[in-house]
Amino acid sequence: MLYEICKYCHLKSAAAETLDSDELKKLERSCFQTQFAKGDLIFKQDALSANVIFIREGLVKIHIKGPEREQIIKINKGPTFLGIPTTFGDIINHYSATAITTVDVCFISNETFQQFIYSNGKFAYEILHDLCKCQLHTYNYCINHLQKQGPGRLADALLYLANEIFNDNNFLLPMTRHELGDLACCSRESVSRLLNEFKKDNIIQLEGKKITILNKELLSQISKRG
Amino acid sequence: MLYEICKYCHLKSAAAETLDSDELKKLERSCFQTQFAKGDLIFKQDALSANVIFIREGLVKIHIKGPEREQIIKINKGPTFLGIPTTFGDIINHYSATAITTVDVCFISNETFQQFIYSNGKFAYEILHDLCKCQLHTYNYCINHLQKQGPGRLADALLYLANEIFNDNNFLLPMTRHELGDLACCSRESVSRLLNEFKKDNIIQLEGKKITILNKELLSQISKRG
DNA sequence: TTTTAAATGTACCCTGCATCACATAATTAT
DNA sequence: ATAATTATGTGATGCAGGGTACATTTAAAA
Repeated sequence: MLYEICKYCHLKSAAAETLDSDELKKLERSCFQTQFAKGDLIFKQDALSANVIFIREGLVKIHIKGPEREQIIKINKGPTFLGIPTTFGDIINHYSATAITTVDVCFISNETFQQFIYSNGKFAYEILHDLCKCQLHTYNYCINHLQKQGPGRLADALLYLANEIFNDNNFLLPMTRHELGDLACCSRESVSRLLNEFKKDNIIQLEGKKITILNKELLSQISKRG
Repeated sequence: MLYEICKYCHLKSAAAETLDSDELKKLERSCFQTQFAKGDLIFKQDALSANVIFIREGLVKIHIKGPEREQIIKINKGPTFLGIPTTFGDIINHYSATAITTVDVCFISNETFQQFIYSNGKFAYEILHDLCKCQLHTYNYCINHLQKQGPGRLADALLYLANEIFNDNNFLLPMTRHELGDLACCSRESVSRLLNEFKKDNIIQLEGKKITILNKELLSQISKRG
């Protein structure tokens, strides 16, 4: 690995920005960069949790196998950490992570990560802050999915993709209708029906996996009303 | 406030156990102990988030007002911290906390808490560990509620109360049927119907708010099957 | 290209459970 | 004690949306 590659990496997390030169050198020595192709499993639910992973670039879905079906809990977009809760919360992974685009990641040894928590308060605070925000996001996801019905949940999912993942009202859906159902918590058939209703009502433009949100105002209303 | 009251407090969190004498003195100076009665609102969703709170003793429900109804996300049982995600994740509270028994708490100033994170790696790690476990618990709650139907969700709620809150198969329900519905995510009427079905099948003994789990095995099966 | 497999769209049926409506019991206030 | 409020039980009704079934399109493999 190249010398001081971490130091000059432009995809550092807010936490890694707090590290000094010595710490960055240490990071380099216990960090391994690699890539995953679309569809590759990054880590698996029920397996022993291993490393902290930093997503440099790409999209990763976090999904859990429930009693009935697969559930997509969130989509992580690089640059961000991946799997901290499952790495430090238990020995066993409580969820899986799968690449939904080509993904560029760094594996970081737990020991090094933990040492930074111990020795660098700013680093710890950044990680803690991320975890808190993630927790709030999960509560929000939870409430939205539990209390809204089909149209509201799908509207949520579309707005989530447009606003937080692609930052564009026009995007190429990086998943199948089935997976969108896993995200919006409804069946593949309902996704089809609802998407076509949204299309008929000129809320979205739909062409296979190409989606354009035409009437965000109305979509937000559908999301709010449930 | 009494001198060195924190130092000799027997209800310290794992995190507070890592504090040295000086830090404990500092904690004392920025810590205020008080009580809440059953039903008292401790902090409110949409209000500015204020302090870190440590529950010394008692039960607190964490609840969110969703688009349709109130949702009880979890029950916090002292000794434990309360509201760290909402205090550090955003300026505004994303959920409310209400005492469901008499509750004895310590308010801790954010600044002091944050200083401990910065200066004491072990403290930071303990908090981080708690947050991770809390996150995993939430994912679990989420999946269970999204994919199971009525009987499974109610079975979950009863097992949760027995195993994690009261550590006893026999307990006095600290809430109304309506609130149990908010926890199990079903209507008041469904809670009534389901509880009485469980009673008829000799899975539980039911007498007003007094509940005894008679057949935990079967209840677990109902929970697993959904 | 041809073959196979996976993804998608639509129609229909069926069921879980929310909601309504009302009776009764238990609390709380006066 | 009496009234008023809130909590609880139970039947009847309606409907959202999951599941099934099948047609069709698209993508992957041979």
